[in-house]
Amino acid sequence: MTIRTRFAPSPTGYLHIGGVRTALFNWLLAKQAGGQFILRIDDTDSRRNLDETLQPILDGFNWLGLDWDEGPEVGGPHTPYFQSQRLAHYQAAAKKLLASGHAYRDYSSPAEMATEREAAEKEKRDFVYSRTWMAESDEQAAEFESQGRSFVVRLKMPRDGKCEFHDLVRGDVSFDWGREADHVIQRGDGTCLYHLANVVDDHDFDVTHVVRAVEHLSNTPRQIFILQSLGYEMPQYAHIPFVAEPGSKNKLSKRKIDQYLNNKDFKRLYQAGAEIAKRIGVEADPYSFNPVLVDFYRDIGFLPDAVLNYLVLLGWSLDDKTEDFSREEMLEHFSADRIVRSEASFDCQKLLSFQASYMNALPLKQKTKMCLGFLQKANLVSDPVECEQGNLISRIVESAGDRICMAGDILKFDTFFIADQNMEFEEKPFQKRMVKPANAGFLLAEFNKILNATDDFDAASLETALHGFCETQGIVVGDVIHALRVAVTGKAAGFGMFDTMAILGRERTCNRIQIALDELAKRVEANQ
RNA sequence: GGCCCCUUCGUCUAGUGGUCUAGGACUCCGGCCUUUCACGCCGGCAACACGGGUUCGAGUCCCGUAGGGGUCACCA
Repeated sequence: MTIRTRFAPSPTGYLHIGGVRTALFNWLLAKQAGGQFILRIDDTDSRRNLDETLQPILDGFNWLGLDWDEGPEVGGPHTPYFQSQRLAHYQAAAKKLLASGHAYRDYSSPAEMATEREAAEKEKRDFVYSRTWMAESDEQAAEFESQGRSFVVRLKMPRDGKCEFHDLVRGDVSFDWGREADHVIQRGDGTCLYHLANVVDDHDFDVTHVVRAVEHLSNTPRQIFILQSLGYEMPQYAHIPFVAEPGSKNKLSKRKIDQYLNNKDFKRLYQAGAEIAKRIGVEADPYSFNPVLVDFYRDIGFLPDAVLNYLVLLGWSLDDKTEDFSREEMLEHFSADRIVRSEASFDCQKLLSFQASYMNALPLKQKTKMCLGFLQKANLVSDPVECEQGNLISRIVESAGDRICMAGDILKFDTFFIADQNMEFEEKPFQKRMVKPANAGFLLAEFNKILNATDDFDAASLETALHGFCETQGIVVGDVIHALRVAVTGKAAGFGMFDTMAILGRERTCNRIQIALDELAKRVEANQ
């Protein structure tokens, strides 16, 4: 039997990181067995524009490389894969359930239901409908209708015995039938509800394994009742724990961003992302752009494999030490029986650390290509890029090394792409390294003369030159190199100073030092 | 509140009665390296929720308590 799994997102406009984890487990389970992973769109309740709300989700899956065998864009033998287009199937199922006596027309009014519900609550017992307005025959129905009532279709749930099933993650599970409410499966207007649609679709699509978050565990009995009443075969269930908030066990929710922003690590990641977003023209509103959403990672230059590697370990492990999983390794080793039962909180730091190590392992050429995209979006480099500038970027990326954790970090090295006269000096380092040391100006001016005259302008020659200079002046490298960095880059931190100067070239390096000296003179004058 | 679920370092986890003075990873804290920043290297802190059993022996089994969570729609 081939394994068929599905992920069924509602088109909400964004792809949630917890959802992706569920999708990943589904994908892994199907793909490792040579089965199919299906994307089904749960849009029965959707009133919004589908293009707008679905596309970001599809984009997210595409970016992550979680390909689906059947669903939107690719079609498949069970098309359509949109619930909004499958109403006829659900209605046929509801009709069948009605005919077999597993469902009934209910003529109660919302107010009457509410009264019963409140009574149950007061007596601290489960709410089970009295079935006072249940119509099982056309005569009864006519009678209720003559009273001006209208009906919905409800499930006629068993009132005794137990619903038992095996769950791949939770083991043997059992619920009392008697506690299950008679849920509505079809509205008065003929439209159908989620549980019915879900069961019918899973059956129609030949889904063999239903892998979903635990919050659906308590919905399972009613779905089993539907499927058994319809004569369907029961799928394998696997209810996986949800992804919890950073630092708590609450379910991760996109609505509580304000609260997460109080979390130190979450905030730091968000701010790093927002910094990049701002420069490439991406809206950084925390409600639509934050570490709970997959877009966030794509937009700031994460590697999909790093995200996936982090997510696969959120609630699953292979053994006591293996942490690095390529896609192939995940496919080889993943198994439902090693899924953890307790919820796992989302940890930005760990995700970041996977990103750092994946980025570090990325070949220079690919890393450069990723970075180039960000430089172009920030309008620092033309698109298409000129060949010479391409080489320059490659050198910068190489020298920056692991200082570029996400591709958007390249923007920290924007100094190379800014015209000398437009360069800005960070205030604090300028004070500390240029203004405060009495001899900084003198040393820089002297060293600038040497830079102007030196034969070669590669990193090694520059290093020799500086060491020679320090010896002549009777100082150590540390006495001048900080001022040099501030003068040449405007910043306190960066990669190797000799690489920096070599990449910039003689003309620009000397020019910048002169600009810094002029600036210094201005300040000194102003202070006197 | 009813029902269901969960509970090992701050976080993700290993652990299926003795090999657990509880292992790994991230974070954190020292130190080394160093022109800054980062990396890297070395070292360190840090956990079996609690109480009863069962057993020669319990993180591991049973019961209870506490805490946390999910769910109770004509949402999905």
